[in-house]
Amino acid sequence: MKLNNKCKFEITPVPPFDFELTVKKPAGWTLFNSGEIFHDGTLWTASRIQNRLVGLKLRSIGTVSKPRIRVALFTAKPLMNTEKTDLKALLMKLIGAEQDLREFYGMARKDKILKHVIEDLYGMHDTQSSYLFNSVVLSICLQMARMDRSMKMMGAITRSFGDKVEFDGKTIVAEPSAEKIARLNPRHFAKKCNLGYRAKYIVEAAKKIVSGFPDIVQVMSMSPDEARQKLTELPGVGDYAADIINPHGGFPIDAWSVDVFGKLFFGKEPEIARDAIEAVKSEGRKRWGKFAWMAFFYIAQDLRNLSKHLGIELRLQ
DNA sequence: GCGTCCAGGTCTACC
DNA sequence: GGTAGACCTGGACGC
Repeated sequence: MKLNNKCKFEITPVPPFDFELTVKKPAGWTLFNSGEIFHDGTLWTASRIQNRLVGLKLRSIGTVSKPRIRVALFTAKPLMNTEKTDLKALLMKLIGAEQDLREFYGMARKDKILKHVIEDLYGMHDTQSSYLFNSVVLSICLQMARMDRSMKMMGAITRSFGDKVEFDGKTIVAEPSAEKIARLNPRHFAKKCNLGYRAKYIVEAAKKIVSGFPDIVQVMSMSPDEARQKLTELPGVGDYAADIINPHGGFPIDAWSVDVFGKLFFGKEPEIARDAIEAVKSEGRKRWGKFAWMAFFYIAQDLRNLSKHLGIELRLQ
């Protein structure tokens, strides 16, 4: 699909805002799409925003202390002025431009673990997925598989069922729509993308989303607990997956992160990882309260440096 | 090579 | 309500 209609605007995020750290996270987390391109300070990405396929070109024209981002937004059909205004407002939320880090940093400076990560990653904002279904697919693919296999499954789904978009001289494959996946036969889907039992969860979740499940904007407007509760109504989404999808942020402790946080909190990895998950989650919430997600997010992006700062070996993702 | 084990969880049938 | 056991697949490991 060619996205030939272009509109331009600027965003002024709340400082400090490090553009590169925010749109291209050190641990390899992308902004919206696994196929996005980052080159020479510019990001080209594509996604579904408010059920519309859009191409985006984002470029920093400011600094960490005085941030400004120039945005070019590409669509198949011309946008009305109200649509442009709505998309700009939503994009600001999605890239974390309105997020004020001062309170988190104030708490983190007094914490013996977090003081290191906020220094290493000063100005990194938390971003949100633009399309709920994409987060659901990710959270289900992460279950019961090592990271490399999860990435292979995600890649196969996007390659086989994603939508190719062309804009600004770039071609990017956007994640598949829930509508397309809802029509698939789970057995064929599983075989094509090596998904195993996860295929039926993804297809059933897609059906539920298509039939009127709240979209990402509606989930963002809910309270954190309400959002979490709602998300677990999706097939294949339990406590862990809901913590990953929840735009309010959870504390998604799994068989990998329980080792990392077990070592940070108690000085050693738990003997039986799955049995220690609840204890580690509880300790994280007790220490960091409403900032538990931000703490998780910063630590996950800075494991290599944190290992050096603290003189302990932390398992990388 | 071949067999076995188990992993960034969730669901369901039992009790 | 709580708790085993099943669920796909592929890489690591021992032989």
